[in-house]
Amino acid sequence: MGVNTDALRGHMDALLLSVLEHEPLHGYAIIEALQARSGGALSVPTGTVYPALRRLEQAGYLAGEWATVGGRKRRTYRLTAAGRTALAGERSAWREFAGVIGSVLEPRATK
Amino acid sequence: MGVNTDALRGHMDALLLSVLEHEPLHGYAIIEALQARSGGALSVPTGTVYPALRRLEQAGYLAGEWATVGGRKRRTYRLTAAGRTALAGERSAWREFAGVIGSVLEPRATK
DNA sequence: GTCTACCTATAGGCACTCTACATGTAGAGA
DNA sequence: TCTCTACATGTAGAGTGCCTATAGGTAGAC
Repeated sequence: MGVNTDALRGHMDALLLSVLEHEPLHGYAIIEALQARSGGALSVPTGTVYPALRRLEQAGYLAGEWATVGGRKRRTYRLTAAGRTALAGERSAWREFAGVIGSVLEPRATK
Repeated sequence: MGVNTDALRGHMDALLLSVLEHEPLHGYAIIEALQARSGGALSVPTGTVYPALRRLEQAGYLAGEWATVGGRKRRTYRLTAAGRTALAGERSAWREFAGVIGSVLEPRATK
């Protein structure tokens, strides 16, 4: 149980954008959301998430904003318009990717 | 059209083992087989395949043997018993991986 | 006063794929 | 004969991006 997160290389952006689709979240909450949505299989370390969020922000896909809640500082991210477009692209890229790998790994018996 | 092969990171072993499941092949033929099985979407460069084959051989999953066909030298690889076990593991790992990513990217509307 | 949960962040390492290059045979066609 | 394409293997060096480990800090419970 638990996905080898090294295999996530190249798909992390899709996951992060996806989890922010319907509501802005801060980094810590994003990690929890990923874990919840995956049924506990995804434990993405903070050292992966925080740099990735900054990268996506610099790319213009996310907008971050500092907030203080209960004395704790949070950086909350929301999807930009460009981020929504990117998410759509990531989704279709994932579908193609999964189809291709699947067709190689488990080819139809029709040979 | 055509998968970004950089996203293959971590899945290449599965692809190579899978394509060798039913018949031994040499490197060049493996590349062609991958392309054929994927409907042309996968163009894996030689600089990726040859080192990967050696890595898998060293890991004990493949056994390589030199042959000369029509004056050309080929190194033909076949799956070992350990390779078959590894392939089974790669397959189930892929299914879990695809399921997890899918569940995050396109969660059921039941919320 | 210590422990756990909450929260963000950087440094350095490392695995794996990429691009580009290097080398060579065989056969078709001009 | 020369050249081009397909066949065939391989290395060097770069780059990406995820990892582990470490760091720092607040709030609340016990």
